[in-house]
Amino acid sequence: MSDGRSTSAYSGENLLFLTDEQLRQGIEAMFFAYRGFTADPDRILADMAYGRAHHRAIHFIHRAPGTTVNNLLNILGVTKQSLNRVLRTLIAQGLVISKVGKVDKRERHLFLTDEGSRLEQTLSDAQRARMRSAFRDAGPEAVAGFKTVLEAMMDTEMQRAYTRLKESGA
Amino acid sequence: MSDGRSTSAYSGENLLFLTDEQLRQGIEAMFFAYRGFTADPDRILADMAYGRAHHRAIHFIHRAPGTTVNNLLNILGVTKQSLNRVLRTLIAQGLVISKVGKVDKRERHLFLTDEGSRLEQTLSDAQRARMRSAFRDAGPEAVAGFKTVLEAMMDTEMQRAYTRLKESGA
DNA sequence: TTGGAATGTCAACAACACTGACATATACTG
DNA sequence: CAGTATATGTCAGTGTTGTTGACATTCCAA
Repeated sequence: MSDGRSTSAYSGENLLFLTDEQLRQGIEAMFFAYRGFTADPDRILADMAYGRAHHRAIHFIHRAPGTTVNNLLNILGVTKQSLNRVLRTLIAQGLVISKVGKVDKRERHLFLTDEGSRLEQTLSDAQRARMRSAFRDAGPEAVAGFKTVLEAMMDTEMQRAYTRLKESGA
Repeated sequence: MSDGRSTSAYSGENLLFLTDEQLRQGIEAMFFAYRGFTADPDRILADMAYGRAHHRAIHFIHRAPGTTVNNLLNILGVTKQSLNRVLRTLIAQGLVISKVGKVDKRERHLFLTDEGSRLEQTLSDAQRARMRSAFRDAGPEAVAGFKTVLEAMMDTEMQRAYTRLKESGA
């Protein structure tokens, strides 16, 4: 399982990219890169009364306007209590509005207000700028590989959520 | 900056991989993948009195035995108070030992005990298993691209830290 | 009408980060 | 040697984000 050449039993092709050392590099790359990934929006949010959890909620409401609380819950993978605390402040501050469902009145459909959209733009722009710079430096083939590996790293349910979002996009 | 085809001004080559939609996919892929990335060790740690912060400290002490507190501080990017809280419990529980520096007696050099190494193994095995599976599914070219993009996404200081660790490895 | 699903709320708590202030030991520098 | 800087540790307070558990409300469906 962790003998430095754990997969050399697989014969034939060159599997040196699966050595424990290579995997460890991947692990550390994820750690350091995720820090960079969140750094810019975090800096912006630090001055406000919001945090990363607010950013995530805003992002996915922007991505799927009219989404229900339950749907958002599944995507974000937190408890309803945790999400509710975030939504409550966003609604109170006028960044998000919650509309009672027409078909099913138990459901609440979430939308960004104009102000909410503005904040979403600001945060997304910062995050996209870094992503764009990284993508451009790395090139299209690297980007394709990047997405392939990330997708394979997700839990199956999250893979489905990701694919659904991807296909709903442009 | 966010007009859906923000980079189409770059002439010549095909830059469709830099559209806002592609960047958004990258952002969401990072979000979902990072959840998967931490899920397995988190599950193991949940039963113990430790959390993700302990995992990170243990990982980097294992990776660079004898590292100083200050060095670890820079790698982890947290305050000394935050790290100290973690180290205190790890030392108290006998997973980590702290040795006064021989050259500079102000410094403390950190090492894993046998028990600390065992926990590190358990956590690493879980995380590596997922990474290995993702790498294998994606293939060597995708893995190379994955690392290239992640490296480009890091802050410059973290890039240096990452490279230093990478080169100190096998 | 009863059961269950979706939602919201309250309370308590834990992990993990932060700031600010201060203490101690050691090392360097003029 | 005196003064300053560095490395580490600690205490106290605070904020964000997550958790469980309990309970109420609303509404759909059998």
